[in-house]
Amino acid sequence: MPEGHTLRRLANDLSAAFAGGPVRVSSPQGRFAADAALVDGQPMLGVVSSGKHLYIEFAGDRFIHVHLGLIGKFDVQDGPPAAPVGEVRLRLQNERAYADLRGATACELVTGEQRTLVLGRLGPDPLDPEADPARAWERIRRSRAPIGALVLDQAVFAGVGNVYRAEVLFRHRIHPLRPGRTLRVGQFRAIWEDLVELMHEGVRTGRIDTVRPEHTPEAMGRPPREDQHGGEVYVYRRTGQPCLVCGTRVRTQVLMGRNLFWCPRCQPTFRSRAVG
DNA sequence: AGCTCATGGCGAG
DNA sequence: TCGCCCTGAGCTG
Repeated sequence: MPEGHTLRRLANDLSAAFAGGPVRVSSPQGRFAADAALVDGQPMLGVVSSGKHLYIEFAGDRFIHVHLGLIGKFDVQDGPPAAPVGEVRLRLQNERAYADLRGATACELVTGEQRTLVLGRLGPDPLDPEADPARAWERIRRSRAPIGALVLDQAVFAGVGNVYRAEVLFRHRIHPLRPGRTLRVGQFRAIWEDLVELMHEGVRTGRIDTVRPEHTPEAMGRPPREDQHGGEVYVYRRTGQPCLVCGTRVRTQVLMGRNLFWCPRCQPTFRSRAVG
């Protein structure tokens, strides 16, 4: 779940439910209890996401910094709170709604200065209208690292996760192991613009759909798929299954501890393209 | 009951 | 590059 679009939706939902009024802040599980007490009952000023980070602002230069990591969840629900289920590290509640945080990598009370420090390490976020993609290009054009590693690097693109990485490289027919410096600027621009569009759609729909209408199983005259993980995707977690475009088996490889997925035919290597 | 895996990131070596 | 942290779901026995 948690790539940049998820955090942006969360910021919107939390803001709609709680911002502008006093909020009860607690830690049923206990780990955040001491910090929760410091903002409990205070007015929430706003909620902002940047990349995969979420900041809930209270008066007095206090921010709750949340990072969901791989497995974190933050559920926002209407109505009176139910008894906490499982390890609820943070609960927000007012008279209309409540929100439970579980499994997050980070849940901490920080100052605006600490927040600025974290945000300063992030690359441009495709969901940020003010973002400057040239910063990402400067990194990519001079790097020998695989483009697959660069796209996932939060200092290059903030908010892109493993699903968007696999899918955007497929959509632009770029092999994930190609060195960043072998990309042309036109390819980079196309990737950036595509991420902007895909991630905004993710914010609207709450899922990651990347398959173009002409490539849906129906349009291609194939049987409907049953191997989905929430959204319609080309290669993410489709190892060994036929590519939606050419039918070649999707490949996978672990790179820096994360699974890469690509179609060897639609995404030829730089070398084979240069030779062939 | 115990294992494995997951859309992430950190620090040690 | 590895191991570890966070939690829960979906297996296997």
